[in-house]
Amino acid sequence: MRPTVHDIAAAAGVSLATVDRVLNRRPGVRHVTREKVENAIREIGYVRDVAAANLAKGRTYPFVFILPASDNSFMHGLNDEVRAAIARSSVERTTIRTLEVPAFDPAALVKVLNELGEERPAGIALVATDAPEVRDAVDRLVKDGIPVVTLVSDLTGSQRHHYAGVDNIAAGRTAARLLGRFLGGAKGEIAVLAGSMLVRDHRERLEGFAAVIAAEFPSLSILPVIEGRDDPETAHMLVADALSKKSGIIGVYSLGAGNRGLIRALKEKAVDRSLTVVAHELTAHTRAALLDGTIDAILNQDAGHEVRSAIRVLKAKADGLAVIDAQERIRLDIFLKDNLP
Amino acid sequence: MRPTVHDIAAAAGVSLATVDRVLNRRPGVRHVTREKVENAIREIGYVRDVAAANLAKGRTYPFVFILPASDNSFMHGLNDEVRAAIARSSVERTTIRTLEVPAFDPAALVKVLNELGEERPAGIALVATDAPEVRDAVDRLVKDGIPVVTLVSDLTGSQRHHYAGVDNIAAGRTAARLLGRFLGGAKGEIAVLAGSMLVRDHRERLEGFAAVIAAEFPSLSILPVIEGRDDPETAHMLVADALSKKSGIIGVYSLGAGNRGLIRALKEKAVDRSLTVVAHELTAHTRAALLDGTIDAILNQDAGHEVRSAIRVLKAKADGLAVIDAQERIRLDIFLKDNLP
DNA sequence: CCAAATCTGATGTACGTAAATCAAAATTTG
DNA sequence: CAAATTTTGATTTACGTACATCAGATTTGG
Repeated sequence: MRPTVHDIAAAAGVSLATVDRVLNRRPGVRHVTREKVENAIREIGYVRDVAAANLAKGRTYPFVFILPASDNSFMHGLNDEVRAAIARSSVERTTIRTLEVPAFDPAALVKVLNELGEERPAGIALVATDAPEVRDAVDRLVKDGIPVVTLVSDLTGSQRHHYAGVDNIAAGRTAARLLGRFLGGAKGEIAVLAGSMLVRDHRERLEGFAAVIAAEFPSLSILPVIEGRDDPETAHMLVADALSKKSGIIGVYSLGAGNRGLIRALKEKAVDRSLTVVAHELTAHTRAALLDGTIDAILNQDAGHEVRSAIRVLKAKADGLAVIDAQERIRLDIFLKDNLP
Repeated sequence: MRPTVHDIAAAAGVSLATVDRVLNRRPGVRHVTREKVENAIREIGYVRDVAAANLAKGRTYPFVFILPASDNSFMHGLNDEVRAAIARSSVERTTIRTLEVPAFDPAALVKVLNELGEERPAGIALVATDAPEVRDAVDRLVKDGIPVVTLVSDLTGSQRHHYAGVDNIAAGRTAARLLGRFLGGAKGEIAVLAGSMLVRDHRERLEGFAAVIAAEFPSLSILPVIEGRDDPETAHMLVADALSKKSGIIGVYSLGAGNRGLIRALKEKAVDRSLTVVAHELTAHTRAALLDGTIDAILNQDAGHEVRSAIRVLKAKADGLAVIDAQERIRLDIFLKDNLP
């Protein structure tokens, strides 16, 4: 049987009330007594029964999710997953609120973060725009003792407690190797479609991609990055234009969102050419394109996993508990037409 | 606030004791009264607070994991993960026991399963050997109300509550496409190394693999399957032999365990040849081989996820609760040298 | 219609922890 | 050394559920 507060009291030779004062950092305990209790806790290996504690406290975890107001399938999916988590909130003792902020807008994000500093929720998850002022705002929250996790895109050099997202450098490198191997030594140009170089995940994907292409596939050259702002219309226009002008393109890497536009451009301009295409994010559109052969591979991050992981980590941090690292590592999913879920 | 038993009592116009009798299927409630209570439960959307219930019951979940006594890295890893789960047992209110049975031995498995029928644990997870007598034994347990999940390898046609493992047909298909695309239209033979055609996961992988090769990569032909019994020594001998005799081999698909032997054979016999190799299960050996270029891609199932998922599902089934399906789908991991964890 | 059987209500205890109150003991201060 | 202050102990209630007991009410069978 696992030890209880009573066992601590017996082991330390103090009363239950004192144990409670130590456990819950209440005042009125002499230093020596506190140490006696803490030693006893360590020796008998007491671990607070979180379920019982939450029951007694009537605790709920008020969490806030800050999401960018982007009109693309991936962000819609992320939104859906947060909503699904909200639907489970009574069972999970969470109270989740979502806040929408303009995409790629550090100032707006900072404003929201500062307001949350006053409100003091039990935890904050945010899709970070990678800027120094955002990092500073996050660091202030962390210093104030509010658990913060970044979601999907991380924040350079910040003190955030956790990042619930994939390793984007590895994602870019993987995309490069898939494209390179699928092209099997052919010579030509690769078009790269990104959302914005202002978000860290896109920058990192490009970095990893370029590194592997340069080092291991010298017959391939990367064209200047097309920035589609994760917007299908913009992406369509820019990609269609590139395909018309450059006849040397034999491969495409789409590392952002807004793939609807890309796919349309490919179907219009490249029916005759056999392009090899690797794209990010599994959506209804990319799934269809993978199945019909327009796209050859999709790299994906599971938004549901990311949201659930963020919640688990926020809870653990709020309770000062450890997390199972392997469980919280968000994996890069690689989908070919054969292993679609 | 979520509704409690008191709210049910008030809504149904009965006493707490009666609500309790209905909720816990205790006798002594007239049919009409029971219906009144059940309607109230439905109307106010009551969900039992499992944490409080377990606290009151002092409940722990006695689970049994049945694992094959195989000496390969994958099964060792699976064992480690079960042990890690055992280490968490006090926190998770589980009491997990593992039983080792000889691999590929339906009779031994049936014997153990029948004994467990007497013992009536709160749940059983097993790596199934796919045989009718095993299926019957499992079905008996299920009929007796004991939650059963298959782990890693499924059981054809059985009533098991859940399968915590990957879709092996999809895995085989994916392997075929990777191999086919990486070979880029070259003509030649593919060697296939399996453990045993007696386990369903291996059969299914082969089936998926063969289907895609036949349909989409006609320039490749599959050699008769080599059965290495998931044993490194056997695998080494058989593969080395095949590589010596067949000069037309340009690719290898290793769909079972025992890859240590395969890798050794490749390093001895194929230094001069540029074979394309796809293998299953990420272990220390396959990881090193992927990094040094001996293997081109590894398909993996995360044993930790499988074990944790099995436990979550068993708990849910024991409590008669629903599971989050998306969370319990075990994904096929594809590793290139760039996205290793 | 009455006794027996069945059903229902009222109540209390328990699980492990949180939180509060009040009394008692120990320590510090003047 | 006494008074003031701090520390500690003892006790109670609560969270939501499980489970047991006993009394009272209702239904059923003869």
